[in-house]
Amino acid sequence: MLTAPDPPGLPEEDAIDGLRDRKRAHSRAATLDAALALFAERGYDAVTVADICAAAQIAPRTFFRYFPTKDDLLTEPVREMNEHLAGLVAGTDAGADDADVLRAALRDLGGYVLAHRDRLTPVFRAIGQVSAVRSSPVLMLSVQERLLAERLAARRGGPQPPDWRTRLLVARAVAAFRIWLDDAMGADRGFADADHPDPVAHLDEVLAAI
Amino acid sequence: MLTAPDPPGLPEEDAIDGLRDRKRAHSRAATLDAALALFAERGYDAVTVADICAAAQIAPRTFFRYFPTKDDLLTEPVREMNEHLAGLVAGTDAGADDADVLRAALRDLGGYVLAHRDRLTPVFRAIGQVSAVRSSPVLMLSVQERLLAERLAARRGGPQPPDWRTRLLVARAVAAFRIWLDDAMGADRGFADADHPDPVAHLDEVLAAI
DNA sequence: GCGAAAGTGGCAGACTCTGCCACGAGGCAG
DNA sequence: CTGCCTCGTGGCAGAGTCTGCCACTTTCGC
Repeated sequence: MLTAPDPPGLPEEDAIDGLRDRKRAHSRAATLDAALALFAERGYDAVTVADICAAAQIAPRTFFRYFPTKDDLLTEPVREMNEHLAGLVAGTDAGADDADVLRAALRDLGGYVLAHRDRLTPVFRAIGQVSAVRSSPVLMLSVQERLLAERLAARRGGPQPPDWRTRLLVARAVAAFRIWLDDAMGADRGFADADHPDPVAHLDEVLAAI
Repeated sequence: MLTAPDPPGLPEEDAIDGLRDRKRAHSRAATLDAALALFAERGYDAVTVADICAAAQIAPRTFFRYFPTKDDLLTEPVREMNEHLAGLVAGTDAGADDADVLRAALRDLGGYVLAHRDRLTPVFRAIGQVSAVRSSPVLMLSVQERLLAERLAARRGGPQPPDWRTRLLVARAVAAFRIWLDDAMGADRGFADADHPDPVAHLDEVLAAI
């Protein structure tokens, strides 16, 4: 009600979008950050949407405009990761071998995960706490497989939808990446598994088996 | 309230378990069947727990004693399938090669799926309708991978938990099976894909690529 | 048969999610 | 600068899932 006492977070980042859009994006990001912080602190199920709204200073009704479901708070970072991967594959030339393209892309994705570990770790940890079956964004990688196969086939002018050999190759590559991800971020242990002190070397090792 | 007018479904199947257990099992199975029938008819989201309870003649409170969540109605048949698979692997001798064991087990599992298609088809169809991310029992195969790898390693006295090579082999095998499953039961098409008129031959083809 | 144990149903309540409407602030002519 | 006009927001009511609690009935072990 007062005439905007102190807006310290949004000075004039980029005047490209309107003020309204920037406010919205800022509020949305703040909500996600607040939620992830609460999840890391108390666990996914122990945090209600009302709690998140209180921390982010928005109304529950507004929350569900930003995120269709509470689960989307967890899937969002994973989805960002998937999009990063899809972008890596799409940018390659048509002549390259599928397996090589996948290997390189997944190796890069490993770097992405390590770079964003602060953001991803609480997510994967929360996923482990959730009742196991319902909403498994990690496995959502498998959903991503179809898109990945399509990009891969399109890249070299292959058939659409992709034949099963292409899809199988993608599934095998993603499976390898998932194996590494389990070792690196899975369950209770954070990074730096005892058997594999160097995550990057371990990723190379796993991907070489494709 | 009347003194049990007509119990046509439970004559005296096997006196091995108590009457109570049989009643319970019968009621539970009837609830699951009623639910799957309703899902096939109207779609997963359009059917409420109250609807299922009315069809199965139980109270909503009782429903949640049988099935912790509504989603479990879908995961149950998939879980049965997973257990069948685990049993197939556990029964092999220690000398056999891991890849051969997996190939044979998954080939057998394909027969299981085809034999139970009446039960599984509405399930997979319903899964496709559910909002894509939340609760994906098909992908639950991936959760099964860890158990499968443990059985496989235990079978030949390997390390526990299994090393990443064993887990990768399992993941690749399951991925191949999933590719076939998508072709066979995926999305809207039932069995008998246009490109692969014979499901069994297609399964052999995919599994040979392991 | 009889007490103990277990299954069942009803009730109230928490939580997620949605449709609806009113309010106010940013955007866009004129 | 002024007046709309769109759009984001919040409040409210309601459906649907899921849980804790208690009373009632049925079954089991002695």
